[in-house]
Amino acid sequence: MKQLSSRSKNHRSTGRVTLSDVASAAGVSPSTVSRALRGERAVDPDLVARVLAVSDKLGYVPDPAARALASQRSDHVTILIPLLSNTLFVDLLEAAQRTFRAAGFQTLMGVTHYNLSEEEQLMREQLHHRPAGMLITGLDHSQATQKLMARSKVPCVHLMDLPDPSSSTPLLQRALSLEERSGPYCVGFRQTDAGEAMTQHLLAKGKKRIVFAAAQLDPRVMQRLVGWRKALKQAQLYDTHLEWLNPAASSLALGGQMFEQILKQSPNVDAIFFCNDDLAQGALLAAMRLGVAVPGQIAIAGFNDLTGSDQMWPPLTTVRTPRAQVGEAAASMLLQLIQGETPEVAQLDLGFELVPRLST
Amino acid sequence: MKQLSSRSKNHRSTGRVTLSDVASAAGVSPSTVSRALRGERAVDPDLVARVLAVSDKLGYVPDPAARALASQRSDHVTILIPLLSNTLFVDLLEAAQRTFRAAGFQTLMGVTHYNLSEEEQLMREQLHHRPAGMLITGLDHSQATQKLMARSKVPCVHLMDLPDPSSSTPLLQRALSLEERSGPYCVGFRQTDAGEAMTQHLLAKGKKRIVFAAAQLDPRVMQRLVGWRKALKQAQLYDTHLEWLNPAASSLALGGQMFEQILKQSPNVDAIFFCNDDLAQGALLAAMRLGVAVPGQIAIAGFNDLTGSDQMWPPLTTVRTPRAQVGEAAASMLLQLIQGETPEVAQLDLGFELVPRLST
DNA sequence: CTGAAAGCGCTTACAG
DNA sequence: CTGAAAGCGCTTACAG
Repeated sequence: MKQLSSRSKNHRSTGRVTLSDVASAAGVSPSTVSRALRGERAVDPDLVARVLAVSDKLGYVPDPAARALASQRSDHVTILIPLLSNTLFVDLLEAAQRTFRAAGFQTLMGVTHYNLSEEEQLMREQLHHRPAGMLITGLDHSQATQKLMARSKVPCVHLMDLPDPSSSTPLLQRALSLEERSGPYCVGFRQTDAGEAMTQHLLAKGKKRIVFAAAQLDPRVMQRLVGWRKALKQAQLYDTHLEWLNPAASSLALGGQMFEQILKQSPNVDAIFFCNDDLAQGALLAAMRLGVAVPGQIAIAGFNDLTGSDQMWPPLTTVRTPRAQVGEAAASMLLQLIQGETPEVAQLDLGFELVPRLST
Repeated sequence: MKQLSSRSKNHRSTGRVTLSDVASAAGVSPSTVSRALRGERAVDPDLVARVLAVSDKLGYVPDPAARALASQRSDHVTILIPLLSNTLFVDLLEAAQRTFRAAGFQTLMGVTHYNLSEEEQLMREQLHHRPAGMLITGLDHSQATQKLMARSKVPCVHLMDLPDPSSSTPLLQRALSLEERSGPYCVGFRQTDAGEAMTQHLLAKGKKRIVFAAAQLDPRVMQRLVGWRKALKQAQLYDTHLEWLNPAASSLALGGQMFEQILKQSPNVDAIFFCNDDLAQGALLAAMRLGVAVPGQIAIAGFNDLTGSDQMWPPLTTVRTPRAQVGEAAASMLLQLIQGETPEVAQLDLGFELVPRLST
């Protein structure tokens, strides 16, 4: 039995199997072990094999802290989401986390509560940890946050939103990175188009007084509002009083309340497009309680196709959004950026799907 | 202007403000800065003040990797949960994460999918990162996982379950830690009692044929089953055919299916106690679809008081479980253990609350 | 392709 | 109470 590296003189031995242990057991230098283990080329294949075998036998596990300190790059990645109480973001988190883990990265999560200064604070904290990369929800951030991101040089991909196509800078200077040429990296879909599509669906069903009922009012909700306005104006059916915007947090209970209020104040409304399924589900349950016929008296539509929407009675018409795919694709894109590769496109549009069910 | 530490000779300068920068600017040694910043006593208060001021002015931020490497203790903590698709665990995660962040710890999350070997693998991965502590769902783990935990000496608190009181070792040897004396640290409530309490409620409502309908069948679900059995046997109303155990994942849709099946096969059932609210909500929606009167023809009860249960029609009778409190209390207990303190009790019972609503 | 050496930015015995 | 020095376990120019 070969003795492990003699560290008897050290006054702070940790008992851990180290790189040097592997090196001496394999009869090569630590540098070579380091290179072999990380799959750096320019190492003799035979040596690589030997090192791998020895490392395996000794049960060597690299110390992430030491690696991070020496290389100035960590093996963790941060994801910033607004809330954990909206399953939308949990799905995003789940998919991203799975993708990162498969690539050997640890996921750190931050919850911003839709608060730009909380987001800024989280960004600051996270940056101190030198994440290898960053996923962040939306394109709306404080000046300071954006400055922090830019200065840190940490690659970043935005989730669930795409920049307005009209505002893209058309100048194609070379020597600019893809991001500089075509704007921030992001994976999402066109919220405005989705809002418009649902409204067109309701119009096609012959609805004339279509309310847009929203809560939370984050930038993506407001884009759906824009799509709804566009469709209604085009149909000459737009009316300010059809906008019900409530800044409170979105929930089933709030959906029920809004439904009752809308019915009371505007009895001639024949459809409500809720900006999120939880509101719409709450409305459906309230309709049941109140004995209001859906879609007979009033049609109800939602957004996101969350859990349970297909189980409601009547089943909820909604827009299915590709949350898991966004999480996975964004994580993959970030992984590319971390490895110094250039993604095919800076903005990835994953689309959406109108799901007509019985509630409209 | 005093020059920052002359690192011109270094061949790998990172531009970061380091401890030495603060030290030379404050005119003390790095050791002193280190001690002052960490609030170690045995540092002159005046010096502490000076160091703090200088550190602040230079915008010094300690490098977590360097700190972890030198001290062999990281500033992150791991939480292992079965799923992200059950809001129960999301609530747990949210509360724990918030508590840890307030104490300056980063939360790393692992999803086991109710799979003991996945859990083991995650445990292995996480331990390589030397977490300061660990939160883990339940008390059921593979032998290997338990061995890993024990050997690692990483403090650990279990969530949502408590050991069987009868099996506690009564021998009170001194020189044993609290954990050794009274079993693993955990924060939860008595699942068996909760199952029994709900069954008693249904019995009190005059129900005679009370089904226990469950999915997922994790250990905590099985404990609720035990409580249900106990109550029924005591009332001389127990019958094997009243047990509907489905190993599939819990969901609204499955609840609807189970409800239909139960009605078809056992039309004389007068109550169903579902092991989780998502199943019960699905059953309520199915009842509505099928025109079955609840609770007139059949009573329906759930468990956990998840989002939406109070919004259903009829509102769902359920057991409110203290998930957020469990997450927070467990995190606090773990924080104590990390600081080398001994918690008041090793097993913290946070109780539960029966919430009777109109569905029973 | 390989190795010796320096360095990453901290903490912590040890000595005073 | 304070400091000089060694060390944590890696990576990476640099030289060969």
